[in-house]
Amino acid sequence: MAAQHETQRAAPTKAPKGTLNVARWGEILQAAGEVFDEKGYQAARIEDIAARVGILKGSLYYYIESKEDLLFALSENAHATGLSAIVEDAELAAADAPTRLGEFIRRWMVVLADNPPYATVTDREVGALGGERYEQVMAKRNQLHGFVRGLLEQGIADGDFDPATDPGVATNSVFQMLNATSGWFRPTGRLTITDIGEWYRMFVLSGLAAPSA
Amino acid sequence: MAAQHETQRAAPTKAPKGTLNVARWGEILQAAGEVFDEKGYQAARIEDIAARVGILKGSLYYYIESKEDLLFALSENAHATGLSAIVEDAELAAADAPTRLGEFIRRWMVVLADNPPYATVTDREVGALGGERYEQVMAKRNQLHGFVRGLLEQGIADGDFDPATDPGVATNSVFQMLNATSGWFRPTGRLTITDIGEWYRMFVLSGLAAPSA
Amino acid sequence: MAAQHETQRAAPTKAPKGTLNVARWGEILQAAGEVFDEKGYQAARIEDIAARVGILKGSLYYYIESKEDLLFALSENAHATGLSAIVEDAELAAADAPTRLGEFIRRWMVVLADNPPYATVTDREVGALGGERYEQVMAKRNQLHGFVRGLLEQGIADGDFDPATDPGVATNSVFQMLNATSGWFRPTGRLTITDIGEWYRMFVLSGLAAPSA
Amino acid sequence: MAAQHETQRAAPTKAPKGTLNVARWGEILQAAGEVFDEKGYQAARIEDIAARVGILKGSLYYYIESKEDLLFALSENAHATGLSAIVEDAELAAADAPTRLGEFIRRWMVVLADNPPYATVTDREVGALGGERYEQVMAKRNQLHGFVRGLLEQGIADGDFDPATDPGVATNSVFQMLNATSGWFRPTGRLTITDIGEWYRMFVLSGLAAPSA
DNA sequence: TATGAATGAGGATTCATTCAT
DNA sequence: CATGAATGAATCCTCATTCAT
Repeated sequence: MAAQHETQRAAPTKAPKGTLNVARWGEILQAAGEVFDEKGYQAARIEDIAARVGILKGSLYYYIESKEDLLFALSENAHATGLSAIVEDAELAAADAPTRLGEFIRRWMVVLADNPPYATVTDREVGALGGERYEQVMAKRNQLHGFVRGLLEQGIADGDFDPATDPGVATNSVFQMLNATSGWFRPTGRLTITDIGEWYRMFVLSGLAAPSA
Repeated sequence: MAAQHETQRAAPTKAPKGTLNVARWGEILQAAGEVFDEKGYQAARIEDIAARVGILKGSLYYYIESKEDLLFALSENAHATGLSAIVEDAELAAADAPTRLGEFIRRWMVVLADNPPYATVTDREVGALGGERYEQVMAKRNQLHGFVRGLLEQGIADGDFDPATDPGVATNSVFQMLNATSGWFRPTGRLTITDIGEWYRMFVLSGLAAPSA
Repeated sequence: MAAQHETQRAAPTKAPKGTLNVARWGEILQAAGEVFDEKGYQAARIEDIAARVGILKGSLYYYIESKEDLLFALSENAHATGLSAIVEDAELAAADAPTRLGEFIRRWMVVLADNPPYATVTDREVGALGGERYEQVMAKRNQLHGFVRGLLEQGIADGDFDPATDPGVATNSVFQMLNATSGWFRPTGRLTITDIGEWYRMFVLSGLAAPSA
Repeated sequence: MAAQHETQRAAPTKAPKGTLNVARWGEILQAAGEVFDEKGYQAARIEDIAARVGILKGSLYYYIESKEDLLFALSENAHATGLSAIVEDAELAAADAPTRLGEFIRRWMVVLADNPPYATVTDREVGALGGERYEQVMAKRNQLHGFVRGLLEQGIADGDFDPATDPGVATNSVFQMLNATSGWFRPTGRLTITDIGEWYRMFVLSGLAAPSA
């Protein structure tokens, strides 16, 4: 049960060119995430990102080869972190679907909290990635979705979840709902991300529960 | 009881300039909606939209003053249609919160079905609208959210919904989930929009239901 | 001496196409003159002119073949009127240079008053006319300048004007000063165009006067 | 007495963006001035200006934010230089109006000679500047006009100038006449700018002189 | 005559990207 | 590593002009 919730910040996407100022690379990704989140990928200007880091736009090209690199690196990072949310220890893996789904929701919210620009950016802008990279990112995304979908199917099979549930629809709905949080959440409010996650867990589990006996 | 579900297509945003070819204006909005939906507002090119209508990009400016006009008109239209989903007859208005919310969900899905590019575009790209227009659109959006939030508060007060529910969080979640449908729904699948709407209704109502005795 | 000051509005430039609504053609030139005056030829839009006449821009092309036609017609009209200011009766033609120049200044101011948009537009924007038309307009302009220059040369030869005067420089200066009036004159002020013209006459004649005995 | 006539080229309008190639900025202003002068502000194409500098049109935007910036910078520069013509030493400031006006005319011609595109462009195209900038430039222009107008009023009060003179009209006339010089002056002619300036001085002073005793 | 609608050739502006220093 | 400067392709928007009705 004692799952380790602390999502250790995944190793930053490998440094692009020669000797790399790793810290700088981190700052850049951070900045890119913020700007993409605020303005959307297309509307974000390389210049904005550079400015937020405190360098000139030309200098950014020491670290990247194209704007898309930033989006891709961000996605990779985010998914790497995200996938850590589906790692289960033996005990959890043996539990029933509602328990496992509930636990996943808890962990996912931690991922979101640690990775502010994640969902919004990555999920919304994947389309901007070129062919191969698009596939690569979608593959990871499908791993995540597949995990949840599997839980749903298990739950339905076990009689824990309403058999009227379409696993695909439900998977999409859950991710959409959870990920959208960063779109409106303000840390200054009354509720913490954890509170909200707890509510999501209740809501989803009640919503899916078999109509009862 | 027989609420009229058919969302009558709201009067299209009035043609901007002098005497206008109304039909053409409709085609243009349709095209704009599609292109914005596919590529996102920023990445969409005026030329794409014009081409889809079968005219040249310059000609589009006979109907609009700027690209933003299209996004705005689309939002206005969509919200006009959307607001028709919150009109209730006396009987419905007198019903309990779960009934009213369930009915709203049903109607909202009809709106979504009738208005393909709605949610995605309008909800995702509002930020691209300039000051005043942004406010105008947000005001309508807030009306919608306010309606749902009101239902949630009523339901909580009446003991129909789980008191642990935060109305704001739940409102966002419901809209997010419903609206996201157009992002992944394919009419060729096994389920119809109506089927999905029905499931949403069940899911949301069960999810919100008071823990009960 | 009894020169006829009333500049009869010169016969409007010949009607372009078939049967012509002469009155309309007049309105159009009037409107064009105003708009060109206010915004400059390049910045003036055909649409602005049409709007001022109360028709649509497309309709203007029933009367013209190109925007330049308007500038040209305006110039021709203005110069036709302008040339009437150099017609002298026998008595005046026999007078001395100061008298004749003074009289010209008086008449020119009447031309300006009757022909508001004249000087500014025509003089400032001739360059926008294409080759042949440019020559045509410049020819008329040179007639006018030549007349004044002739007076100056006569005055110098007769010992009435300061021999240090360069006739070319002085001619330019006089026209520039007089024509610029429409750029700042406001009919609501204390002085009338006639008052100003009278001052110009004094100023120019004193300025040119031979250093005296 | 020994007023320094050499108008020291006023510090060029500060380079807009960050660290800039100041020399390049000078070339650009020079080019802009020429092109605006030749074609007029509206008709001038950014491309023309860039080409004259030897760079591509896009590159110009490294130095400016909009075409208007060029007109504005030009106006500011010109007026800064222009205002240097109204600085008087103690001796001059104590002299009578005709002396001071004469001296101003001399200096103004030097300004014109040093600043080819000045009067024409700035004076003719101010209208193209947007609100705030328009005001700013007009304020400087009014300073200049105010200085001359003050001299005229002083001269009239002292009995040096014809009391029939309207200071406003005369101020306009003088500036118009002087500034128009660059419109027709060709350095290849018989007269130098200084010669012409000298004639202007005589002409204006004689023209304004009190009708004598 | 007038109009609504469309055309298409510009022209201004933006911005990712390159590169010599 | 970083910068200043330049590039050039894209894209929005403008507007004189055309033309069928």
